[in-house]
Amino acid sequence: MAQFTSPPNSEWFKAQVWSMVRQIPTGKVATYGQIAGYVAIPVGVDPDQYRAFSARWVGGAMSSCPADVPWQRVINAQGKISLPEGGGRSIQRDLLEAEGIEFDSRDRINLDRFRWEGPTGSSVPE
DNA sequence: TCCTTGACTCAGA
DNA sequence: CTCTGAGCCAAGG
Repeated sequence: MAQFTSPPNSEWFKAQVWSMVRQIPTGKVATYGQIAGYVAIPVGVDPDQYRAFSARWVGGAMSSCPADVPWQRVINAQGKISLPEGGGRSIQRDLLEAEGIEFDSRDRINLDRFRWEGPTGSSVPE
């Protein structure tokens, strides 16, 4: 498996991610890659490399996010929870369902209905 | 100081 | 739908 990559300035990057995640409204979700696409690319990082690893950087940032960050609203590109069984997977699902988000029979969220469209003033993805 | 360990995504079979 | 490989670095014990 491909190992891992970390942003040059993880502290700053994490701050960007947390700031972005805090803007996700209740009842909406965003994917790691989506969040990564909204935050600024760190200086010195090639766009191609950023595309390949930014999603993991977001994941890494979420692994140690402040209590005021709605981490449960960040899921993977498949519309599913990335956490392992013992890592809070059921907790995340419970929190999301409490916000009105629905899971299908395959534990997947319909991103077509619940995806956050992005920060205020951003163009809507299609 | 060495070694382990990470909330991802996309494309192809 | 499920599974595999590629992408390739830093912090903590």
